[in-house]
Amino acid sequence: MLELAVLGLLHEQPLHGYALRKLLTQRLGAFWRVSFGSLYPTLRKLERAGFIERSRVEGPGRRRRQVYRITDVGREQFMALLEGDAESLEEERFPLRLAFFRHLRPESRIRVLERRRAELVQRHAERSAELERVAHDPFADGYVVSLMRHGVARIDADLEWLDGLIAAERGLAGERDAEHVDED
Amino acid sequence: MLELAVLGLLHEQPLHGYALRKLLTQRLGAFWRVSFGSLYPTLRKLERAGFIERSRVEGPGRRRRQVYRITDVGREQFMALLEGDAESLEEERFPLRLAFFRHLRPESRIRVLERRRAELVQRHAERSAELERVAHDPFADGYVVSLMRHGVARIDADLEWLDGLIAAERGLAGERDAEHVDED
DNA sequence: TTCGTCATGTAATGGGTTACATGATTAC
DNA sequence: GTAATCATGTAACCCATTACATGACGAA
Repeated sequence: MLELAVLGLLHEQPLHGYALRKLLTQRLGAFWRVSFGSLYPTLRKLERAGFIERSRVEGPGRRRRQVYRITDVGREQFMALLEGDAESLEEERFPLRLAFFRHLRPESRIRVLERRRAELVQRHAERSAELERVAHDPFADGYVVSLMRHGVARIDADLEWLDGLIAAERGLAGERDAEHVDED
Repeated sequence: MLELAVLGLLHEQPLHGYALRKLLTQRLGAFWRVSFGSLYPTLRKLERAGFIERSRVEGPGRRRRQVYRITDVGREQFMALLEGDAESLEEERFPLRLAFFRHLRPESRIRVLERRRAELVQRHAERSAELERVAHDPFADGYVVSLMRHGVARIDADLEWLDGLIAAERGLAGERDAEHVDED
């Protein structure tokens, strides 16, 4: 989780911890927030693992800032995490993946999107079936029904959004194919 | 989290672990799922704390089922957790609260809903400001923008839903007041 | 000079998960 | 008789959080 996020940002530029958290909150704040209590230990861990390097930089004025940059091994690890098949926690990890999607190869992108879509479709079926059952029960609790209905609606919205992403991605793929045809 | 969920279900009827998980998945499956690995230890913990009681029941045919029922102390604890002010993890805890909302006093309900609303409004402001910034940046990553836009849309939908709940709740309160007027 | 933000860190704890083990019961 | 589901449980781990401590810097 944090590992992917940190490697992803450092993949783009060297940063220190505080800035890392700020950027993360900006990009993913609606889905996820990180605390310093987990960020700093994670940076140490990644450094020990050789995925990132530290270089103390005393900026003019500012105090001891620990600036980290990603290593080659780190880049490999990042790509592996980004693609990572059949992972759990997909619910929380998916937005994170998307935030670094541009670093993924186009084929992988579609695969990740389709995998996520299948998950949502399945969950949608389960939840609507359950909702159907409960909604027709005259003794059912109104709050629970409302909660379930909202849950299904959220999955609907997620699916619609996903479909947009997939269509756009296929559009790009189509353009690339067209270019190849031109080259023939 | 789990503690509130378990006490909430046992508040309604005695249950064994396996059934507990099933019910929980039915009601909250779109927002949350529990594993047995956390459920069973939690039951033990609650038993030791005196919030629930175990009564081995060998149903005809079925094997050792550990049926639990809530105690009076447990009911008190449940109400305290359900109301719980200024708590963190509200993001995940809110759907859980709503699932047991009917057990809450009407005044508390409105307070909980309004508290949640204030949170969402604040987050919405933060996220849309950030989106605004990024959306006008020609160098911004399309995936990130899409992600942020979807994040804001989700908060919008949550707010709309919440407002419906609050309106309904005020409607109920209004009816109660009207009744009081009639009684005068 | 005091407040807000920048900046890093640790200790204790929370609240779960996965994987594994075991075994009974039911339906085909 | 065998597969699916019911049913309970443990051990090892994961990934974070909160609370706290420290301290520099810039702006009012």
